[in-house]
Amino acid sequence: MPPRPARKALNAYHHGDLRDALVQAALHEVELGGPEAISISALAKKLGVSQPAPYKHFADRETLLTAVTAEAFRQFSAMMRAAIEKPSKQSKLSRFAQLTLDFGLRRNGIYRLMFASRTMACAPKGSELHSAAIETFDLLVEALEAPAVGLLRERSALKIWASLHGVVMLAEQGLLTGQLAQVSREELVEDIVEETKLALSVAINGKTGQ
Amino acid sequence: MPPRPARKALNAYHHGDLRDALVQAALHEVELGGPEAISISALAKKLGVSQPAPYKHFADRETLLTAVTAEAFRQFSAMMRAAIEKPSKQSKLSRFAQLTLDFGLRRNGIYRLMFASRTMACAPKGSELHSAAIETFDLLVEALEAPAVGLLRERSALKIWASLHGVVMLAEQGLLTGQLAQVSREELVEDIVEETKLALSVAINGKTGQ
DNA sequence: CACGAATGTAATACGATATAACTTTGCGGC
DNA sequence: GCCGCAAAGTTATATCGTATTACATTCGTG
Repeated sequence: MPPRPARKALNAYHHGDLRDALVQAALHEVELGGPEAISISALAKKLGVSQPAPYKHFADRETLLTAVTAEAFRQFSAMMRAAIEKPSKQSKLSRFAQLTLDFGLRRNGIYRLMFASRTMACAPKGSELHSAAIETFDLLVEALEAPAVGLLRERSALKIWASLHGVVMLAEQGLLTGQLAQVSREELVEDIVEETKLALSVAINGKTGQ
Repeated sequence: MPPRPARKALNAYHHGDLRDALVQAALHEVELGGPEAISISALAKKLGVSQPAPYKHFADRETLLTAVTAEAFRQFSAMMRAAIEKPSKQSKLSRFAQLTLDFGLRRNGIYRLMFASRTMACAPKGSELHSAAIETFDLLVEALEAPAVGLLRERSALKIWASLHGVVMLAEQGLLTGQLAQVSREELVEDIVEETKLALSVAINGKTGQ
């Protein structure tokens, strides 16, 4: 899909690029208040257009949410791609994992939109949204740099993504209590990364050790 | 907190136990459509009371959601408690894990309310809701039957819960694609359980093997 | 430069949240 | 027993967000 030409404001009557402005403004709202914080009329007011104007670009609130979610995935993917391609002494997997945790906590509203909303659960296979999500998963598989292929590799990726996902949620909900509260999130993530590598190594070699 | 006496319908004017009826009806709605499906006025209509009647029991929609979430945690805990106490040839951990996955997929709306909603993220420490969630986590720690104590045990519990959580979410969102689609969810869960045991055993003994 | 498509506006219907003012009933003290 | 207050309902109403309809303006292309 070729990106829409970013037309500039044409005059007082036409906004010029309302569609994109809506998505960006909505993303900003979601970051603070989560998916339920999006209000069509509030966005219209903020952008200085009439209340029904957004409906020229999105059939309803749901459709806007879908577009916002897809954009969130694109931004997330771009960030991850940059992170794993930049040379570093950390492993690609570590960087991916730490960045995911960081993103999940700092921009939790957006994270919830991407990984815990009904919007995603309803996205049909093959949709723009579903594809964007799959692409993100592929990035993780790539970051794994696993000495395995096929199912084994995908299983490892699944497990690490699932774990990261869970840590983000549990941390956000204040469920890291007891002695866990003493451990830094970074350490927990490294723990998960190491555990994944260990399990993979055992699965391949049948015993512990690199 | 002593459970409210379940007063019966007193007459035509007073419902008798509207508060509890609201929570139960709301739980039913959430099961189908997720947290956003709850509508005060729709619930009132369904229960045959006037639209503002619910506000005698809950200050606002948010407060109702909180109560519903707490009730969901209580039901979840009760289910888990029953499952891990019943003798079985499966390990307690396996039963806990499989039941969690099952619950997360079958009753996904409620699951999202419990583990992925803003309601939880906003629950202050020490609140009824937060306590109910902690209690559920404690059940998992108990189900672990780990030959470890303290931090190590809590870390294992965290990792397995996080993983389960992630699998539920990813599965629900149709992100188990590629070769992963061929693997049964039950198998993925067993995989996670085994991996957790392995890591724990390595952490304790410094090498592989039960 | 004319005309259709795209994109905006104003007016309006509708449904949900929430509050205010009033009514009915339960119940505890006398 | 009954009096009075608190609990739990009611109707009426304000406000807000979504969404549609009909109309206005501008873009861009033949």
